Amino acid sequence: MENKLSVYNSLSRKKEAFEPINPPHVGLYVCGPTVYGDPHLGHARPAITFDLLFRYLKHLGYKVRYVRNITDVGHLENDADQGEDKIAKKARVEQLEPMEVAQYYINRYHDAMKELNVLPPSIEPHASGHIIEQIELVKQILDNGYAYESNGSVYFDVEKYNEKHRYGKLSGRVSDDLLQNTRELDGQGDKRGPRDFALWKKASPEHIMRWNSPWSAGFPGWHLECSAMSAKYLGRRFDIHGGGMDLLFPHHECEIAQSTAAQGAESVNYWMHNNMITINGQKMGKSLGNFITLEELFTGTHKLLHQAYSPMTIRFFILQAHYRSTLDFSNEALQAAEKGLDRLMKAVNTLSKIAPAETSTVDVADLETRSLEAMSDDLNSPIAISVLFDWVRIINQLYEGEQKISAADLERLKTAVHSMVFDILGLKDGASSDQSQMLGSVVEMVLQVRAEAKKNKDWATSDLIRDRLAQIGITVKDRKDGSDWEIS
RNA sequence: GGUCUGAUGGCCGAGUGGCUAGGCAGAGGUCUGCAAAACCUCGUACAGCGGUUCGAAUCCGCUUCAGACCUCCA
Repeated sequence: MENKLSVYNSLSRKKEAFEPINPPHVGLYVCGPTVYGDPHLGHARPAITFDLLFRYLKHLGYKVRYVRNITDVGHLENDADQGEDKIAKKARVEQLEPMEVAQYYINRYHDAMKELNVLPPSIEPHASGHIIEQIELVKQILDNGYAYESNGSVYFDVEKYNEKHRYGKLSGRVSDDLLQNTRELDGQGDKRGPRDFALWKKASPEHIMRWNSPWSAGFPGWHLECSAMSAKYLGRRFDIHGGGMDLLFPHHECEIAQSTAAQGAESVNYWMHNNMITINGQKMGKSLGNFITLEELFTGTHKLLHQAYSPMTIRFFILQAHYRSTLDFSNEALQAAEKGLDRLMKAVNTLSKIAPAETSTVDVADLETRSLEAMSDDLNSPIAISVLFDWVRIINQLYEGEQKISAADLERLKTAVHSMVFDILGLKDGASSDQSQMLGSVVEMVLQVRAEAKKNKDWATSDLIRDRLAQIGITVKDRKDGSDWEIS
């Protein structure tokens, strides 16, 4: 079965058939977090989106090298010369070593990603560990005449670049417009053109994160790290570059310019961008102060939250919307996601209780075909999930005996469901430990006693057992023969 | 101001020239000692106004509204 993946390429603004440069290998680079604050709901979106892509590419049989960087240096507060590195600023405020701050938030980020069942990337390079590569890249750009040194800093020469190339091709911006609309910022005196951006910045005396370079003791510009590290680990040309839509301009635009200036050709075949999560219709972001950290979501400790939401609820909530649409946060929407996920997971568990029949009245191929087609259509996880819900109904019908399935088809169904739910969508079930298995045995035993009572029409005992189990959080559901139970 | 998106039933959210998206909530029913769950049935939505078309929520134009980017942001 040929199931060709197509992806929306931000560069061409349309869906394109995905053709890797060197199959079966795929190089994937995604802009990771700047580690100066707790990870919030906004960070979850690209992490989960590109985790989905990573998982699906692997499902299709590709060997993926997934590189997601950590920005622990070089990210300026603003583009003016006075800009102070975000990590350094936080470090001064908290009286810590910059690397101590970075490490703390890296750990926090990793913890949250693990909760969300986001697979670790193949390589997670730190900007601070690739200063040499970044200096080399600046040298190349200088050698090629697309940058100039000015008072210890090095700037990219956009005007020069535009003679042969087009700065703005990704974001669709016309250079003249940019020029007219660039605000007059203080301290731009070192730059020749207002659109020029920093490749290397000379450190001011109080700037504590600094490295020696041919030009000054300083630090690399923000856009440089991704160009340098993607080239190092994925080569001069690679398949997919991802990130949030807000990075499209200027960050990714500058990346294209840098790579093109350094090597004569751009480096990325497919640019993919996830949309934003909004809150009351507005982007959730650090600068707006309306963000909710992942820890607050998991624990319910934020004034906007009516309750705690599990990491899997968050993941499912995000997967229920297409990655290129904005997704609006609300308690109602998250509660709906929580209940929907619960229903899906119950059906997955029900799968193991279905007794096979001689023949099938259901067609498992429908699930396989439709869900995979949806995923191949630019990662349409909402459609894939809607197909799963069609099958939730069928699974329940099978369990109720209203439909029949052969042993072979049942195995195939289990494989298909597990593959989609666990491997591709990356959802996971809460309980599978030894302890929970032991609990299961105990509950089964108690329910046997209750079954005896029911047989004797001893409703008092029967209901007592059910009520007491309910008190400790176990719901009993009677069936024609026997009972089911679940932890509520 | 420039560039670009979007406006879908009570809520979230897919789709896209003619064929049920799905989830949550709601109503009725089946099953059951009762309950819960499950299953079945039900709402006939696509901002407004024009146009193209045999036919438009889907294409085109205009209007209104919202959002993103243009400054750090996922």
